[in-house]
Amino acid sequence: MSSIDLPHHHCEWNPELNKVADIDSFQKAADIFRLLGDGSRLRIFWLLCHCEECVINISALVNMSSPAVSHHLRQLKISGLITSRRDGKEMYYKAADTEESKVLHLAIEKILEITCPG
Amino acid sequence: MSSIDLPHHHCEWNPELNKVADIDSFQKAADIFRLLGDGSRLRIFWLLCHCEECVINISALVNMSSPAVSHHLRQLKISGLITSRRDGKEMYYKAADTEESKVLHLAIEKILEITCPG
DNA sequence: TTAACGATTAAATAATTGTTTAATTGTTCT
DNA sequence: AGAACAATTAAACAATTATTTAATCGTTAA
Repeated sequence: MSSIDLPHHHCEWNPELNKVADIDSFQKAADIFRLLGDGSRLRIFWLLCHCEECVINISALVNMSSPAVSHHLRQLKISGLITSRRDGKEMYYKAADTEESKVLHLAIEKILEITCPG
Repeated sequence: MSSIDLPHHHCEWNPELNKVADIDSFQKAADIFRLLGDGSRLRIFWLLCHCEECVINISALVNMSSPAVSHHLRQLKISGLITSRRDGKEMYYKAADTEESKVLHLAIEKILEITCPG
């Protein structure tokens, strides 16, 4: 990785920071955070970090239509943040048991505490 | 906070989860995560977690126009994630020294490691 | 094999958002 | 004061995205 040439020079440049040029890596990370950037989807994911629920119940809990919820679940599923299983007529969703999912859950809890104390 | 009535009953309901109905709290948190949901803005914030830089340098580093960078900086500033100071003609930006900012920085580093190992 | 229920898909709409271009503001130096 | 540089703002455009409505698919039970 070659060093970046800057118009101005205020301080010594840390070569570690050259990875800011690695657009793809940051885009992948941004795609994950984008999922949490919608209030409805954040509530759904947070909920599924705490329990396994079927679509109808999720819809009732977040007060949204089934198609809307399904749409959000699809995105969370594709990204690997949640998993699903069928039991009879119902599809049950829950947070995936992955590092990624845990990191985000922790971050959500902390941000909720900071921005909405009490 | 009253309990939520669910269409289906698969398991005992944890009353802690009733706060999923608190739309405002989650919206505030989502507004924070939304800022990290754009690749350009994520790179800018990550950069400012590691160093203090002026707009021209930030523009050069993320390979974007000054107005575009300024636009992103504004959003990050309004949300309290970054701070700025003027020194002569230049405006210097860096990550704010807050819990919120640190939590997000940590989450970013972890997600980057998980999604882009090596 | 229907009828009923749960879930998903598709098309359409509405709203949000990122980027560009051009103009403007603020600061420094001659 | 004027010129040069840094940064922001405004308007316009392009692109993405969330939600709704209606239709479809899958499963279960009568």
